Amino acid sequence: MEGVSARFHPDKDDGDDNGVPVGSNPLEWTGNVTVRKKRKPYSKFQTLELEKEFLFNAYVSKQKRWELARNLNLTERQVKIWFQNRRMKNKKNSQRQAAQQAANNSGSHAQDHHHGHHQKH
Amino acid sequence: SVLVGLAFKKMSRRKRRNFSKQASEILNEYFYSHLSNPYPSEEAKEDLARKCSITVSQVSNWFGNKRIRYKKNIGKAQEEANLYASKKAMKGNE
DNA sequence: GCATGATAAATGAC
DNA sequence: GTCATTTATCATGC
Repeated sequence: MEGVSARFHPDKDDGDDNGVPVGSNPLEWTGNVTVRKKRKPYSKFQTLELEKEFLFNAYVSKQKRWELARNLNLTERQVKIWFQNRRMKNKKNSQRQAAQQAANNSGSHAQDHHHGHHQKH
Repeated sequence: SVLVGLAFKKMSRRKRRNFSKQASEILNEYFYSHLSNPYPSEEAKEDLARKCSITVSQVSNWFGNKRIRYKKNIGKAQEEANLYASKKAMKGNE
């Protein structure tokens, strides 16, 4: 049941203005609680299977989505959203790497860092 | 056409370092001086990030955490923080 | 022991 | 579809 309708738009009033003229609302943004499902972390198995599929292709077909949802006891909506969030995560990581490399090239360089983090599965 | 970010995945170590005292000061000042609409624009985020010596993502994280944690406290020591920054927020007036 | 920053599910705007 | 966000959870600092 996610048919609960609610809306909020933080008002893109940017810049530095904020006077909020006339009898404006004090803390309007605080009162806007959309009824949403409680965030429930996925199991290791669920995450691993999703990641495995993500390696093949970042975009999952309807058919695949249905299969994954069934095998992992998730809704198709959850699978869809998982891939969306995963693409965003991937993009963010890519940008972070690029930023760090750029910092190494035009920055004050020198010294390479050793992370030396070993990982065991 | 070109893909890059797809060969690594072992970086997830969630390390965390507290922001500098002055960085938190800057962020809090902005937050409480825009309490009616604590949603900085992308431009404002970049500006804050520059002043605080952090990334825009970190600024977004900070405001996200600040908003939700402020809501959960309305009617507490938050009021006191409100007063504190409200005064400082006053641009060169009087 | 909580405060705090970052990340993982989930929603909504566009 | 992307993407800013809300919310809970996680990991760490002190």
